Amino acid sequence: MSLRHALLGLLAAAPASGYELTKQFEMSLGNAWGARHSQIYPELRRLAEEGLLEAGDEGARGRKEYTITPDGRAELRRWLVDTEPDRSARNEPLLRVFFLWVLPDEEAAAYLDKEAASYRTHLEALDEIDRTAPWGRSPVARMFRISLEEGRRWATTMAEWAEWAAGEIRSGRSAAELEGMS
Amino acid sequence: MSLRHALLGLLAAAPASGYELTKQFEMSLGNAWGARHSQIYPELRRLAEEGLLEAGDEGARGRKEYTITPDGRAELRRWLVDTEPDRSARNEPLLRVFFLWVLPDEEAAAYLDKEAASYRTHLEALDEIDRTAPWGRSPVARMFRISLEEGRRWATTMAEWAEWAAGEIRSGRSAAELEGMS
DNA sequence: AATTGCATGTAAATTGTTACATGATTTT
DNA sequence: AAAATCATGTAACAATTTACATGCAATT
Repeated sequence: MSLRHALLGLLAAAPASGYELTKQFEMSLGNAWGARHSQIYPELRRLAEEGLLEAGDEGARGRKEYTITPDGRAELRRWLVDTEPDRSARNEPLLRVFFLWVLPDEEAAAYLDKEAASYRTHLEALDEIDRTAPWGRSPVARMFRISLEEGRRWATTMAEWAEWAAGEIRSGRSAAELEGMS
Repeated sequence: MSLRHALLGLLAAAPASGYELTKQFEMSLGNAWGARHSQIYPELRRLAEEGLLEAGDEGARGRKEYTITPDGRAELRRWLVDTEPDRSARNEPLLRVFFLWVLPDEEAAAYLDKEAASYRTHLEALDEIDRTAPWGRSPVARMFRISLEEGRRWATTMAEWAEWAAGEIRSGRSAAELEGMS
Protein backbone atom coordinates (compact mmCIF):
# COMPACT_ATOMS: atom_id res chain seq x y z
CA MET A 1 0.00 0.00 0.00
CA SER A 2 1.72 3.18 -1.20
CA LEU A 3 -0.70 5.55 0.49
CA ARG A 4 0.72 5.06 3.95
CA HIS A 5 4.27 5.59 2.72
CA ALA A 6 3.27 8.68 0.81
CA LEU A 7 1.80 10.05 4.04
CA LEU A 8 4.90 9.11 6.01
CA GLY A 9 7.06 10.74 3.34
CA LEU A 10 5.15 13.99 3.42
CA LEU A 11 5.16 14.06 7.23
CA ALA A 12 8.88 13.27 7.33
CA ALA A 13 9.45 16.77 5.94
CA ALA A 14 7.11 18.58 8.35
CA PRO A 15 4.09 17.91 10.60
CA ALA A 16 0.75 18.57 8.91
CA SER A 17 -2.99 18.06 9.19
CA GLY A 18 -5.09 15.72 7.08
CA TYR A 19 -6.47 18.71 5.26
CA GLU A 20 -3.00 19.97 4.33
CA LEU A 21 -1.91 16.52 3.24
CA THR A 22 -4.99 16.26 1.03
CA LYS A 23 -3.97 19.51 -0.67
CA GLN A 24 -0.50 18.12 -1.31
CA PHE A 25 -2.01 15.08 -3.02
CA GLU A 26 -4.05 17.42 -5.20
CA MET A 27 -0.97 19.45 -6.09
CA SER A 28 2.57 18.16 -6.57
CA LEU A 29 2.07 14.55 -5.50
CA GLY A 30 -1.03 14.13 -7.63
CA ASN A 31 1.16 13.48 -10.67
CA ALA A 32 2.43 10.27 -9.11
CA TRP A 33 -0.30 9.17 -6.72
CA GLY A 34 -3.86 10.19 -5.92
CA ALA A 35 -5.79 10.12 -2.67
CA ARG A 36 -8.96 11.77 -1.38
CA HIS A 37 -9.55 13.03 2.11
CA SER A 38 -11.90 10.13 2.78
CA GLN A 39 -9.00 7.77 2.35
CA ILE A 40 -6.41 9.95 4.07
CA TYR A 41 -8.16 10.58 7.41
CA PRO A 42 -8.72 6.91 8.31
CA GLU A 43 -5.19 6.01 7.21
CA LEU A 44 -3.70 8.73 9.43
CA ARG A 45 -5.66 7.35 12.37
CA ARG A 46 -4.38 3.84 11.66
CA LEU A 47 -0.77 5.04 11.32
CA ALA A 48 -1.10 6.81 14.68
CA GLU A 49 -2.57 3.67 16.28
CA GLU A 50 0.41 1.70 15.00
CA GLY A 51 2.82 4.24 16.46
CA LEU A 52 4.22 5.48 13.13
CA LEU A 53 2.63 8.89 13.64
CA GLU A 54 1.71 10.93 16.68
CA ALA A 55 -1.50 12.96 16.72
CA GLY A 56 -1.35 16.43 18.27
CA ASP A 57 -4.11 18.19 20.23
CA GLU A 58 -7.06 19.59 18.37
CA GLY A 59 -6.49 23.14 17.19
CA ALA A 60 -8.81 25.72 15.64
CA ARG A 61 -11.78 24.23 13.76
CA GLY A 62 -10.90 20.77 15.06
CA ARG A 63 -7.58 20.74 13.21
CA LYS A 64 -5.38 17.78 14.15
CA GLU A 65 -1.70 17.84 13.36
CA TYR A 66 0.24 14.61 12.85
CA THR A 67 3.96 14.25 13.50
CA ILE A 68 6.08 11.34 12.29
CA THR A 69 7.72 9.17 14.98
CA PRO A 70 11.15 7.48 14.84
CA ASP A 71 9.31 4.22 14.04
CA GLY A 72 7.57 6.04 11.19
CA ARG A 73 10.88 7.27 9.79
CA ALA A 74 12.31 3.77 10.04
CA GLU A 75 9.34 2.35 8.14
CA LEU A 76 9.70 5.00 5.42
CA ARG A 77 13.37 4.18 5.04
CA ARG A 78 12.64 0.44 4.95
CA TRP A 79 10.10 0.99 2.17
CA LEU A 80 12.54 3.03 0.08
CA VAL A 81 15.56 0.80 0.55
CA ASP A 82 14.32 -2.75 1.14
CA THR A 83 11.23 -3.07 -1.07
CA GLU A 84 10.99 -3.16 -4.84
CA PRO A 85 8.82 -0.46 -6.42
CA ASP A 86 5.66 -1.68 -8.09
CA ARG A 87 6.24 -0.80 -11.74
CA SER A 88 2.72 -1.59 -12.93
CA ALA A 89 1.64 1.92 -13.83
CA ARG A 90 -1.91 3.00 -14.56
CA ASN A 91 -2.36 5.70 -17.13
CA GLU A 92 -5.62 6.12 -18.97
CA PRO A 93 -4.40 8.58 -21.63
CA LEU A 94 -1.77 6.02 -22.61
CA LEU A 95 -4.34 3.24 -22.70
CA ARG A 96 -6.54 5.15 -25.12
CA VAL A 97 -3.79 5.47 -27.67
CA PHE A 98 -3.77 1.69 -28.19
CA PHE A 99 -7.34 1.94 -29.47
CA LEU A 100 -7.19 5.13 -31.52
CA TRP A 101 -7.13 3.04 -34.70
CA VAL A 102 -10.91 2.62 -34.32
CA LEU A 103 -11.29 6.31 -35.26
CA PRO A 104 -10.96 7.73 -38.77
CA ASP A 105 -7.45 9.16 -39.31
CA GLU A 106 -8.43 12.79 -38.94
CA GLU A 107 -10.28 12.14 -35.67
CA ALA A 108 -7.35 10.19 -34.29
CA ALA A 109 -4.95 12.98 -35.27
CA ALA A 110 -7.24 15.57 -33.67
CA TYR A 111 -7.29 13.51 -30.50
CA LEU A 112 -3.48 13.51 -30.45
CA ASP A 113 -3.43 17.28 -31.03
CA LYS A 114 -5.55 17.68 -27.93
CA GLU A 115 -3.25 15.38 -25.99
CA ALA A 116 -0.24 17.39 -27.08
CA ALA A 117 -1.92 20.62 -26.00
CA SER A 118 -2.74 19.09 -22.65
CA TYR A 119 0.90 18.09 -22.09
CA ARG A 120 2.06 21.58 -23.10
CA THR A 121 -0.37 23.13 -20.62
CA HIS A 122 0.87 20.80 -17.92
CA LEU A 123 4.44 21.74 -18.76
CA GLU A 124 3.60 25.44 -18.39
CA ALA A 125 2.08 24.74 -14.98
CA LEU A 126 5.29 22.99 -13.91
CA ASP A 127 7.38 25.87 -15.23
CA GLU A 128 5.22 28.24 -13.22
CA ILE A 129 5.84 26.19 -10.05
CA ASP A 130 9.55 26.29 -10.87
CA ARG A 131 9.45 30.09 -11.14
CA THR A 132 7.37 30.78 -8.04
CA ALA A 133 8.29 28.05 -5.54
CA PRO A 134 10.35 29.24 -2.58
CA TRP A 135 13.59 27.39 -3.33
CA GLY A 136 15.71 26.74 -0.30
CA ARG A 137 18.96 24.90 0.24
CA SER A 138 17.43 21.95 2.08
CA PRO A 139 17.68 18.33 0.88
CA VAL A 140 13.86 18.39 0.61
CA ALA A 141 13.96 21.36 -1.75
CA ARG A 142 16.70 19.79 -3.86
CA MET A 143 14.78 16.54 -4.27
CA PHE A 144 11.58 18.42 -5.03
CA ARG A 145 13.39 20.24 -7.78
CA ILE A 146 14.70 16.97 -9.18
CA SER A 147 11.13 15.61 -9.14
CA LEU A 148 9.95 18.73 -10.90
CA GLU A 149 12.58 18.24 -13.58
CA GLU A 150 11.34 14.68 -14.03
CA GLY A 151 7.83 16.03 -14.63
CA ARG A 152 9.08 18.63 -17.07
CA ARG A 153 11.10 16.18 -19.13
CA TRP A 154 8.20 13.72 -19.14
CA ALA A 155 5.65 16.35 -20.24
CA THR A 156 8.01 17.63 -22.94
CA THR A 157 8.61 14.13 -24.29
CA MET A 158 4.90 13.29 -24.31
CA ALA A 159 4.01 16.54 -26.07
CA GLU A 160 6.66 15.96 -28.73
CA TRP A 161 5.54 12.37 -29.16
CA ALA A 162 1.86 13.33 -29.55
CA GLU A 163 2.76 15.99 -32.11
CA TRP A 164 4.91 13.50 -34.01
CA ALA A 165 2.15 10.87 -33.85
CA ALA A 166 -0.49 13.26 -35.20
CA GLY A 167 1.87 14.07 -38.05
CA GLU A 168 2.46 10.41 -38.82
CA ILE A 169 -1.26 9.77 -39.01
CA ARG A 170 -1.91 12.82 -41.18
CA SER A 171 0.91 11.85 -43.52
CA GLY A 172 -1.01 8.62 -44.02
CA ARG A 173 1.96 6.36 -43.68
CA SER A 174 1.15 2.69 -43.20
CA ALA A 175 2.80 0.59 -40.52
CA ALA A 176 4.93 -1.05 -43.20
CA GLU A 177 6.21 2.30 -44.43
CA LEU A 178 7.00 3.31 -40.85
CA GLU A 179 9.36 0.39 -40.49
CA GLY A 180 13.00 1.24 -40.11
CA MET A 181 12.25 4.93 -39.67
CA SER A 182 12.53 5.62 -35.93
CA MET B 1 -14.09 2.25 -15.42
CA SER B 2 -11.27 1.81 -17.92
CA LEU B 3 -11.18 -1.98 -17.72
CA ARG B 4 -14.33 -2.49 -19.75
CA HIS B 5 -13.13 -0.11 -22.43
CA ALA B 6 -9.75 -1.76 -22.54
CA LEU B 7 -11.54 -5.07 -23.13
CA LEU B 8 -13.78 -3.56 -25.78
CA GLY B 9 -10.72 -2.03 -27.44
CA LEU B 10 -8.84 -5.31 -27.57
CA LEU B 11 -11.89 -7.17 -28.86
CA ALA B 12 -12.51 -4.50 -31.48
CA ALA B 13 -9.37 -5.73 -33.22
CA ALA B 14 -10.25 -9.44 -33.05
CA PRO B 15 -12.37 -11.90 -31.05
CA ALA B 16 -10.53 -13.49 -28.14
CA SER B 17 -10.94 -15.55 -24.99
CA GLY B 18 -10.53 -14.28 -21.44
CA TYR B 19 -7.26 -16.16 -21.24
CA GLU B 20 -5.88 -14.46 -24.32
CA LEU B 21 -7.03 -11.07 -23.12
CA THR B 22 -5.30 -11.68 -19.79
CA LYS B 23 -2.05 -12.33 -21.66
CA GLN B 24 -2.43 -9.06 -23.54
CA PHE B 25 -2.77 -7.20 -20.23
CA GLU B 26 0.42 -8.86 -19.04
CA MET B 27 2.24 -7.87 -22.22
CA SER B 28 1.81 -4.70 -24.24
CA LEU B 29 -1.16 -3.22 -22.43
CA GLY B 30 0.41 -3.76 -19.03
CA ASN B 31 2.45 -0.58 -19.46
CA ALA B 32 -0.72 1.48 -19.40
CA TRP B 33 -3.23 -0.61 -17.46
CA GLY B 34 -3.20 -3.76 -15.37
CA ALA B 35 -5.83 -6.44 -14.87
CA ARG B 36 -5.83 -10.02 -13.59
CA HIS B 37 -7.92 -12.85 -14.91
CA SER B 38 -10.08 -12.72 -11.77
CA GLN B 39 -11.19 -9.27 -12.78
CA ILE B 40 -11.39 -9.95 -16.50
CA TYR B 41 -13.68 -13.00 -16.51
CA PRO B 42 -16.55 -11.43 -14.55
CA GLU B 43 -16.27 -8.21 -16.55
CA LEU B 44 -16.54 -10.12 -19.84
CA ARG B 45 -19.68 -11.82 -18.55
CA ARG B 46 -21.17 -8.43 -17.59
CA LEU B 47 -20.31 -6.90 -20.97
CA ALA B 48 -21.99 -9.85 -22.68
CA GLU B 49 -25.08 -9.47 -20.47
CA GLU B 50 -25.26 -5.80 -21.45
CA GLY B 51 -25.04 -6.70 -25.15
CA LEU B 52 -21.67 -5.06 -25.78
CA LEU B 53 -20.05 -8.44 -26.38
CA GLU B 54 -21.31 -11.76 -27.66
CA ALA B 55 -20.07 -15.00 -26.11
CA GLY B 56 -19.34 -17.88 -28.48
CA ASP B 57 -19.83 -21.55 -27.79
CA GLU B 58 -17.40 -23.36 -25.52
CA GLY B 59 -14.42 -24.73 -27.41
CA ALA B 60 -11.56 -27.01 -26.37
CA ARG B 61 -10.80 -26.99 -22.65
CA GLY B 62 -13.87 -24.84 -21.97
CA ARG B 63 -12.51 -21.93 -24.00
CA LYS B 64 -15.06 -19.17 -24.58
CA GLU B 65 -14.49 -16.63 -27.30
CA TYR B 66 -16.01 -13.17 -27.07
CA THR B 67 -16.86 -11.01 -30.07
CA ILE B 68 -17.61 -7.29 -29.91
CA THR B 69 -21.11 -6.22 -31.02
CA PRO B 70 -22.07 -3.03 -32.88
CA ASP B 71 -23.27 -1.65 -29.52
CA GLY B 72 -19.85 -2.47 -28.10
CA ARG B 73 -18.10 -0.62 -30.90
CA ALA B 74 -20.36 2.37 -30.38
CA GLU B 75 -19.55 2.41 -26.66
CA LEU B 76 -15.82 2.22 -27.38
CA ARG B 77 -16.09 5.13 -29.79
CA ARG B 78 -18.16 7.14 -27.32
CA TRP B 79 -15.52 6.59 -24.64
CA LEU B 80 -12.71 7.74 -26.93
CA VAL B 81 -14.46 10.75 -28.38
CA ASP B 82 -16.98 12.02 -25.82
CA THR B 83 -15.30 11.43 -22.47
CA GLU B 84 -12.30 13.17 -20.97
CA PRO B 85 -9.38 10.91 -20.06
CA ASP B 86 -8.66 10.60 -16.38
CA ARG B 87 -5.19 12.12 -16.07
CA SER B 88 -4.62 11.11 -12.46
CA ALA B 89 -1.82 8.63 -13.06
CA ARG B 90 -0.49 6.18 -10.50
CA ASN B 91 3.20 5.50 -10.59
CA GLU B 92 5.01 4.23 -7.52
CA PRO B 93 8.57 4.71 -8.80
CA LEU B 94 7.75 8.39 -9.39
CA LEU B 95 6.24 8.70 -5.94
CA ARG B 96 9.37 7.39 -4.27
CA VAL B 97 11.54 10.07 -5.80
CA PHE B 98 9.70 12.75 -3.83
CA PHE B 99 10.96 11.15 -0.64
CA LEU B 100 14.51 10.23 -1.61
CA TRP B 101 15.80 13.18 0.39
CA VAL B 102 15.37 11.04 3.54
CA LEU B 103 18.33 8.92 2.38
CA PRO B 104 22.00 9.91 2.58
CA ASP B 105 23.19 11.32 -0.76
CA GLU B 106 25.08 8.23 -1.86
CA GLU B 107 22.10 5.94 -1.13
CA ALA B 108 19.76 8.24 -3.02
CA ALA B 109 22.14 8.35 -5.98
CA ALA B 110 22.46 4.54 -5.93
CA TYR B 111 18.68 4.28 -5.93
CA LEU B 112 18.53 6.49 -9.03
CA ASP B 113 21.25 4.39 -10.72
CA LYS B 114 19.04 1.35 -10.23
CA GLU B 115 16.05 3.23 -11.61
CA ALA B 116 18.03 4.25 -14.67
CA ALA B 117 19.12 0.66 -15.24
CA SER B 118 15.52 -0.48 -14.94
CA TYR B 119 14.38 2.02 -17.58
CA ARG B 120 17.23 0.97 -19.88
CA THR B 121 16.21 -2.67 -19.51
CA HIS B 122 12.61 -1.78 -20.25
CA LEU B 123 13.75 0.13 -23.31
CA GLU B 124 15.65 -2.89 -24.57
CA ALA B 125 12.54 -5.03 -24.15
CA LEU B 126 10.54 -2.52 -26.22
CA ASP B 127 13.25 -2.49 -28.90
CA GLU B 128 13.09 -6.26 -28.98
CA ILE B 129 9.33 -6.12 -29.52
CA ASP B 130 9.93 -3.61 -32.28
CA ARG B 131 12.37 -5.94 -34.00
CA THR B 132 10.35 -9.13 -33.71
CA ALA B 133 6.69 -8.05 -33.93
CA PRO B 134 4.94 -9.04 -37.16
CA TRP B 135 4.38 -5.57 -38.59
CA GLY B 136 1.49 -5.35 -40.99
CA ARG B 137 -0.11 -2.52 -42.90
CA SER B 138 -3.31 -2.44 -40.85
CA PRO B 139 -4.49 0.61 -38.86
CA VAL B 140 -4.15 -1.56 -35.74
CA ALA B 141 -0.48 -2.27 -36.48
CA ARG B 142 0.21 1.38 -37.23
CA MET B 143 -1.29 2.52 -33.93
CA PHE B 144 0.50 -0.21 -32.03
CA ARG B 145 3.76 1.05 -33.46
CA ILE B 146 2.91 4.60 -32.44
CA SER B 147 2.17 3.33 -28.91
CA LEU B 148 5.47 1.49 -28.89
CA GLU B 149 7.28 4.66 -29.89
CA GLU B 150 5.58 6.44 -26.98
CA GLY B 151 6.94 3.81 -24.62
CA ARG B 152 10.42 4.04 -26.09
CA ARG B 153 10.57 7.82 -25.84
CA TRP B 154 9.22 7.69 -22.30
CA ALA B 155 11.73 5.05 -21.16
CA THR B 156 14.59 6.95 -22.80
CA THR B 157 13.60 10.21 -21.12
CA MET B 158 13.23 8.57 -17.72
CA ALA B 159 16.60 6.81 -18.00
CA GLU B 160 18.32 10.06 -18.99
CA TRP B 161 16.58 11.90 -16.19
CA ALA B 162 17.56 9.31 -13.55
CA GLU B 163 21.17 9.39 -14.73
CA TRP B 164 21.18 13.19 -14.61
CA ALA B 165 19.56 13.18 -11.16
CA ALA B 166 22.13 10.74 -9.74
CA GLY B 167 24.85 13.02 -11.10
CA GLU B 168 23.29 16.09 -9.54
CA ILE B 169 23.15 14.42 -6.16
CA ARG B 170 26.72 13.13 -6.39
CA SER B 171 27.96 16.57 -7.43
CA GLY B 172 26.53 17.74 -4.12
CA ARG B 173 24.84 20.76 -5.54
CA SER B 174 22.31 22.40 -3.23
CA ALA B 175 18.86 23.46 -4.41
CA ALA B 176 20.04 27.07 -4.42
CA GLU B 177 22.95 26.26 -6.71
CA LEU B 178 20.63 24.37 -9.02
CA GLU B 179 18.54 27.48 -9.57
CA GLY B 180 18.68 28.96 -13.02
CA MET B 181 20.40 25.90 -14.42
CA SER B 182 17.72 23.87 -16.18
C1' DA C 1 -26.06 37.96 6.75
C1' DA C 2 -24.32 35.04 3.27
C1' DT C 3 -20.72 32.83 1.01
C1' DT C 4 -16.38 30.73 0.79
C1' DG C 5 -12.78 28.11 2.74
C1' DC C 6 -11.03 25.31 6.57
C1' DA C 7 -11.46 21.01 8.71
C1' DT C 8 -13.00 16.45 9.90
C1' DG C 9 -15.24 12.44 9.57
C1' DT C 10 -18.45 8.04 7.97
C1' DA C 11 -21.06 4.86 4.72
C1' DA C 12 -21.89 2.69 0.59
C1' DA C 13 -20.47 1.23 -3.64
C1' DT C 14 -16.97 0.10 -6.88
C1' DT C 15 -12.63 -1.54 -8.31
C1' DG C 16 -8.68 -4.32 -7.82
C1' DT C 17 -5.62 -8.09 -5.58
C1' DT C 18 -4.62 -12.44 -3.58
C1' DA C 19 -5.85 -16.85 -2.67
C1' DC C 20 -8.55 -20.82 -3.53
C1' DA C 21 -10.33 -24.31 -6.72
C1' DT C 22 -10.83 -27.27 -10.75
C1' DG C 23 -9.95 -29.77 -14.92
C1' DA C 24 -8.36 -30.60 -19.91
C1' DT C 25 -4.51 -30.78 -23.26
C1' DT C 26 0.12 -30.67 -24.68
C1' DT C 27 4.89 -31.28 -24.09
C1' DT C 28 8.88 -33.53 -22.05
C1' DA D 1 4.06 -40.54 -16.15
C1' DA D 2 4.95 -35.98 -14.80
C1' DA D 3 5.18 -31.26 -15.67
C1' DA D 4 3.82 -27.29 -18.04
C1' DT D 5 0.39 -24.73 -20.21
C1' DC D 6 -4.32 -23.73 -21.41
C1' DA D 7 -8.57 -22.33 -19.55
C1' DT D 8 -12.17 -20.84 -16.42
C1' DG D 9 -14.14 -19.50 -12.45
C1' DT D 10 -15.26 -17.87 -7.19
C1' DA D 11 -14.34 -15.92 -2.48
C1' DA D 12 -12.21 -13.07 0.67
C1' DC D 13 -9.86 -9.18 1.32
C1' DA D 14 -7.90 -4.61 0.41
C1' DA D 15 -7.91 -0.19 -1.81
C1' DT D 16 -10.32 3.58 -3.83
C1' DT D 17 -14.19 6.62 -5.14
C1' DT D 18 -18.44 8.89 -4.46
C1' DA D 19 -21.80 10.51 -1.62
C1' DC D 20 -23.40 11.90 2.72
C1' DA D 21 -22.84 14.75 6.87
C1' DT D 22 -21.35 18.33 10.10
C1' DG D 23 -19.60 22.62 11.99
C1' DC D 24 -16.33 26.61 12.74
C1' DA D 25 -13.92 30.83 10.96
C1' DA D 26 -12.93 34.30 7.77
C1' DT D 27 -14.18 37.13 4.14
C1' DT D 28 -17.46 39.90 1.35
